[in-house]
Amino acid sequence: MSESSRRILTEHKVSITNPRILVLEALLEVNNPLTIDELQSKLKGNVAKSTLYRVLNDLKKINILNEFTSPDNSTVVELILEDHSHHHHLFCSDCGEVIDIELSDEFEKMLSKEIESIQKKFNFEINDHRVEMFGLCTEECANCK
Amino acid sequence: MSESSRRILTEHKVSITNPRILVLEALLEVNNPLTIDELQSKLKGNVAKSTLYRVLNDLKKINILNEFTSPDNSTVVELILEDHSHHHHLFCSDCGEVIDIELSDEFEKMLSKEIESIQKKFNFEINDHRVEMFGLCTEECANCK
DNA sequence: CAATAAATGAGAATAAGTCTCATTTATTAG
DNA sequence: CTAATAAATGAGACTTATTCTCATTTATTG
Repeated sequence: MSESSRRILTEHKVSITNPRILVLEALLEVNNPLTIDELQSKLKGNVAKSTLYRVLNDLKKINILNEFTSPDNSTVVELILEDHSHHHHLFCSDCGEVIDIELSDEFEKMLSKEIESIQKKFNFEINDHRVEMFGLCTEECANCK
Repeated sequence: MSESSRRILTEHKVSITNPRILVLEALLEVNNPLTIDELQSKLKGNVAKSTLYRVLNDLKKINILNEFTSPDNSTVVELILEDHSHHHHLFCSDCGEVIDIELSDEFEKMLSKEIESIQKKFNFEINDHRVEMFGLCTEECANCK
């Protein structure tokens, strides 16, 4: 685990420090996006608050961290790993869970076409997009009972 | 202008007050989404900060206000008017502008199908969705020069 | 291994948004 | 139309997420 973290840091030419390793390990350990709160509890006070935010900003700068806001306005982060394919997010408005979802290739192709046409229409250079779905997780969610 | 605002408030059975009218007018006057800052400057200090946030929450409660977060983490609001059809958003990462975009019916239909299938797969009740595009507005943007 | 540069921790500072409470404004019953 | 009641407002205190500062520690490099 520590090995992958070190490798990631080396590959991106940033110095290898303990807080960075700890944060990366925490993010690697789960395969779902995490809120800052969840991340902080996983770190059990081993990384100062200021450092945590700095490390997250560092990871964003080297483009391996995706940050977004959930419908209840908490900040959510997830690593962008090469082997983790293009995906979108599904949010539960009740328990706040965030789930990675993949949509069909057919759909993604069509979306690319839409993006093309919007690009032309507004004279934009579009470099990213998101599809988000909001709802309520029924039954199986322990938090929502 | 004040007339539409009053009508909206009456229709939704909330009392007609000056701050509510002023906020509605400001939002009606533009046809694009506004950041809180932009909204505040349009209001020129005629509505207290606490009241502004309260009014926005009131409008959310009666379901005529859409609130979301731009890539630079500012809160953006826009009125949901009956005559304003289903749309999505395009963000400029440089100047922060937010533009309403409409995607093809064909695309929206396909998206509904994707939503159906995600709903089943994760046992969710999905009640809302968003498509967001991020990029840079080229040329014609005064702010981005 | 020493010198230098970069990163960290602790807590202060900032800023968006909420809350409190005394005052003002809207609504309604008569 | 007016009085009584309920609801909304303004001002500023408060909260909380994030950033900043600066003295100290850690990593890198020669």
